[in-house]
Amino acid sequence: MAFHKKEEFTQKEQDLAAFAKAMSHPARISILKMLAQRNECICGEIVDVLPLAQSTVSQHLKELKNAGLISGTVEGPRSCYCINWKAFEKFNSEFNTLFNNLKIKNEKACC
Amino acid sequence: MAFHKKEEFTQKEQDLAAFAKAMSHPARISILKMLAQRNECICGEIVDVLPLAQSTVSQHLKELKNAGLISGTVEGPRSCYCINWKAFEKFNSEFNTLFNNLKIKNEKACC
DNA sequence: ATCTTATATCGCAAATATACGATGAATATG
DNA sequence: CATATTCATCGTATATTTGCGATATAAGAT
Repeated sequence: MAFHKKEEFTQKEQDLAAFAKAMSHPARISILKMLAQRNECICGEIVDVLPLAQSTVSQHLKELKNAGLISGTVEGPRSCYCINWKAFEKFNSEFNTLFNNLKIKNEKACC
Repeated sequence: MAFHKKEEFTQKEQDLAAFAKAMSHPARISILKMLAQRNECICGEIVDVLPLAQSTVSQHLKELKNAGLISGTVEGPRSCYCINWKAFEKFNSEFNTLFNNLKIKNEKACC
């Protein structure tokens, strides 16, 4: 009974939360950073850089892919990933709508 | 052995991840939205709006406070919360540095 | 002083996340 | 064909998160 009440919130709230969740681990931030910098797709170089086992990195990549933040294709025996910029655009616009627009009006804090 | 390897990443990566984590639940997004819209501090109105028990809401508020996204003060028997805009500014600038600046250069996707 | 109201905290149960090693699948390379 | 390489997935252990009810706390009202 009564766990996982996420579906009781609006779709936008859930989407924003899902995006944030995908970024809620330093390893995944680090992966995104690498992909953003190199543009060209990368595979197991990520494993070499991160202080994590290969299987763990693979799991993080899967989560990012499921959340839609990256896309990946198989290239023979290796896998190639890159950032899905559209998802970042969407997040940015929703984030700004929610917070940054309001910020301008309500700069004065109360507590 | 070998859980919680978060401290092996850079401080910026950890900070960004911590901010994202604070926003990684629709209830907390919803709370932040309310606080952003009303500017003026709010207390247990949040409990009335959210589909969650009072103790659960209190816990979410505590997490947001610990992450530095909101600040709260006790006002007699009630508590008053509001958004910490500075934290959002910091997140926004780090997020943009990491992703949006690079986006302009590397619009062409590879996979 | 007692009662009410508003909120925080504690203790618990269930779900989810994090991490690893082992194994599997698929393609190269010898 | 046998073997190595690259990566995904499975199984498992532990940690963390989410949620609730019960209880504690603290100020205001009666």
